[in-house]
Amino acid sequence: MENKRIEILKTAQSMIQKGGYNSFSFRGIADAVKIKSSSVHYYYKKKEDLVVAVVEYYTNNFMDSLEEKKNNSSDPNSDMIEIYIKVFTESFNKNKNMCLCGLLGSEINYLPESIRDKIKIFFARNIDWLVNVYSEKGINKKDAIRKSKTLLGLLEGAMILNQTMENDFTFDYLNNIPYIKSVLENDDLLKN
Amino acid sequence: MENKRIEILKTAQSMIQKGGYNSFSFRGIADAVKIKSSSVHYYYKKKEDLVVAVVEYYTNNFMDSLEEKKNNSSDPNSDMIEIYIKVFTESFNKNKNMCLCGLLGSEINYLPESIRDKIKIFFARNIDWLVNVYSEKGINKKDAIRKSKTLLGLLEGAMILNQTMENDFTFDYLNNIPYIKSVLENDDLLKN
DNA sequence: AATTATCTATCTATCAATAGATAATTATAT
DNA sequence: ATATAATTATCTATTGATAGATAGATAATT
Repeated sequence: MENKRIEILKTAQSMIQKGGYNSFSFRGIADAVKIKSSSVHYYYKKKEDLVVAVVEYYTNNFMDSLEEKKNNSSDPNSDMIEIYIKVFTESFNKNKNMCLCGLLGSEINYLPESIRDKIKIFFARNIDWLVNVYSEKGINKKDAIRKSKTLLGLLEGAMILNQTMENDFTFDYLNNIPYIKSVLENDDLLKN
Repeated sequence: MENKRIEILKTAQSMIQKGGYNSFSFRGIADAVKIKSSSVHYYYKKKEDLVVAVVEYYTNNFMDSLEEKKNNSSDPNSDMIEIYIKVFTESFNKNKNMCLCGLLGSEINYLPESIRDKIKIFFARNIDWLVNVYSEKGINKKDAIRKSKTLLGLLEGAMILNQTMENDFTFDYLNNIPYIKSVLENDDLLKN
């Protein structure tokens, strides 16, 4: 018996992660959390408001689990990049759900501005977090930004490929963390 | 004055590329191509059938432009990987539309199986094309597959980031072809 | 203690708009 | 005349959204 508002957010998040903004309805959520659709409107007046709240909720949870995994790491020398990749992949492996903001980002041109803004914040906060890690490794700002966005893009794209080609094992590189790390460790060798 | 069937396909493709499967309607397409919605049903009985046709149409056009660019290349030594990246980025830059199958792939768990199958085919044909290129470069099969899927994933993810962060110039690495190439040229240095 | 007022969470009932889809009909063209 | 292309008209289901009512809890006032 959970807080209804949170139940709604969780249900909406999972539904959006399957099919995007238009793949869920107030009634669908109402049925899932066992209230009437008008009661969902009581918590979130418009659909846009609900999705804004979902993206915020998702972003905060995501950043929280980054910090949590960082602090709970038994190995003091554990690599933060590895931790970052793990947060993505473990979440993906758990429920086979695409990253919420990766999905919504792909349909960004269709979404209301208030939602677009929240998705931008998700990506900006991720890049910030990664740039910070790379900077602490002594990498200069420009390179850190490049590496960060490459890693994030690689992960988002990998999830799309992975869930699409689920039966084709040759596509399963999302869980090969040493490989992904090596890509980013050598991405500047040939830069010009 | 074009073939109506093709007009419908083009319109549907562009609408799907903005917001996915649920972001367009028969009436929306009908208005755009100036016929009635029932006439769209004449060409494509169900929405599912229409989207299947759109993905096929998109895939064939994409593979055709790969071959075309390959043959029309003035420089006989031009790198096929560079050509591949260019086909993606030039298409993206032209109309700022996300890759159709990248978008639909992100909502794959929501789509009917017939559509899922066509999206898989798009990715499979892309991987095949790339594996072939890498193989001709003397790279072994296993590494060629790894490089191919990494490149494809990187590009799909890059498009999401790029269209989401459109105003943030620091995210614009999609057009840095030498950089993207360097990532894939060095991805196996640290493999273990 | 009793009353009044307010707030929260929910409901019923309903709206107009839009959705996908179909049948029957008409127009056009080879 | 037959096949193709398009129409009108309509159906049912679903959508997001709103208005109004109700029950219960809490707080403030008498």
